Amino acid sequence: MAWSIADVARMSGVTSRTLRHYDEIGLLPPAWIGGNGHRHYEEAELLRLQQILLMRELGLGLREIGDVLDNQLDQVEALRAHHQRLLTERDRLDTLARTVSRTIAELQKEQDGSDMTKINRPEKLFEGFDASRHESKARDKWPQEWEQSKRYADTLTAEDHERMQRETTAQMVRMAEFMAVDIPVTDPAVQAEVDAHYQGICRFWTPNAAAFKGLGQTYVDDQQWRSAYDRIAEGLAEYQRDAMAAYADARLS
Amino acid sequence: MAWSIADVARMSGVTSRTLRHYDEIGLLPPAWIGGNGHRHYEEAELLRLQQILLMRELGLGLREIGDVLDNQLDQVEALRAHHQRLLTERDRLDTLARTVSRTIAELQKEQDGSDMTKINRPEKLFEGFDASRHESKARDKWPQEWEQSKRYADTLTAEDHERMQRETTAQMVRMAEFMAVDIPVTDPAVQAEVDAHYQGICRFWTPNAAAFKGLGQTYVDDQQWRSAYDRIAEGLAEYQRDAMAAYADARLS
DNA sequence: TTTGCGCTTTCCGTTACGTCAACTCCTACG
DNA sequence: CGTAGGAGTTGACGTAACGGAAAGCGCAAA
Repeated sequence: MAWSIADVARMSGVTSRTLRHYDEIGLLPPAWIGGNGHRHYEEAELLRLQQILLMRELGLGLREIGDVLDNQLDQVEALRAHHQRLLTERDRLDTLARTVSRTIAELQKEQDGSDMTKINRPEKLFEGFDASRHESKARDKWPQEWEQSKRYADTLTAEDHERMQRETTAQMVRMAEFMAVDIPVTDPAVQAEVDAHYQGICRFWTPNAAAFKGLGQTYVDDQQWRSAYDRIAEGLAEYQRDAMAAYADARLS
Repeated sequence: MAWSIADVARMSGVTSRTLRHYDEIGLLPPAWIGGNGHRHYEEAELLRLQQILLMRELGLGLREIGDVLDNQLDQVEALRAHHQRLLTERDRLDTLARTVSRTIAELQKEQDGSDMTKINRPEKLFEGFDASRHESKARDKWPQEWEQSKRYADTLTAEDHERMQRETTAQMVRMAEFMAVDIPVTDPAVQAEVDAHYQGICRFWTPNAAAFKGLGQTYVDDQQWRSAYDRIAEGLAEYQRDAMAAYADARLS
């Protein structure tokens, strides 16, 4: 029982060109070649092709697949190494995406060349931003908590999500308005905003004074948060942090 | 003031070969070419090169960079589109890494061909696995909570992290031992294990009965958790879920 | 004069094939 | 028996962004 190259192509889903390529690089030579030069494959070749396609789908290079198949290298070892490469590359793209995101924000800041404190309206502010917020190293450390947030988030609709994002943005804009007219962070109106913020956080976590201050500092230190605040208005992250610290001192300790 | 190709290479950090390439594809022609064929660059070219390198670092293709620079296309628009591509590719790699991870687990299950319930010892069980636990879509939804876990995680050393992973694994192995000898999930010894698990979770979150059951179900439904449990012993995820449900009924409601 | 540096052009190699182009072989049809 | 068509073949070029090697030219010091 032998099959032609077109048969194999149909059965496996790859093109005949690909099979010829695999022959050319020595990855999958046909069982035998007819007098007219036609390639013929048998079951052994089909099995080998199956292995090849499996590893190919996992993203391994053809060279590496050949090594594993021919030199009897440990497949698990190869996959593990490959897995590591995938993670590295994923993290690289993750970082890159955040850098791009930040660059976009900076370009937009440049564009409107006013030197007074400027408050950006939230129309398109979070487009292409929401998915780039997190770092991959830390997100692997607390699966349980992450699971919980995932489970909670899964109960939300897209509209819910969008609405909450708008709420957050609106809160940031109100703070920016206070800051623009130099209202001190201890002003009751500002503290009322912080209180709303605190209540929002309490939906899934109740920080004490130190923790709440730490969270405020995060808004300044963390590139992603800072970028979000800076897009609303320059210096807003620090203003928010100071307001939160004042709140923590007055109401949480 | 003009500079030779080597001057520009030194100043910019790229190779002269690269500059020649950029000339060849029309991305950065030199200001003028001397009688001996030598390329000479002036300040305008340096500025253009600066732009090119900026966008190149962000991962844009040379073609696209040329389009932006020559046709005055909107840089922000180009970056936004690029950003989207980056996220898509990142997610693809993320998914791929998880698939590879699962495949490794399955290959290892195949390798030891015993048909009785087998408990895998945790020596190398989590190598190359810990960074592939999470899905990117959901992780973008709850920045605050994620921030908190990040802040907590950042206070941990690598040893802390490893120790906690070992603890988790040890807990899973103990559950597997109960399961292997068919101890019912309502057995006090099993429930004691679940209680330890519950206490661990309470370090950052206090689930009620329904939430705790839901978490148990997650261990079964979620590919990543399930894979981790299945690597210890087949069916362990379900056993754990049932034990948690029993615990929730008995102690949390 | 020779050596050597700096520069040039040209070409091959990298991945995993897609896409022609030109050619051969075999079968069916008129 | 000629020919159209289908299935197969090899060969070559293209992809992105250069790296590296080979071979040659102009100029200056030793």
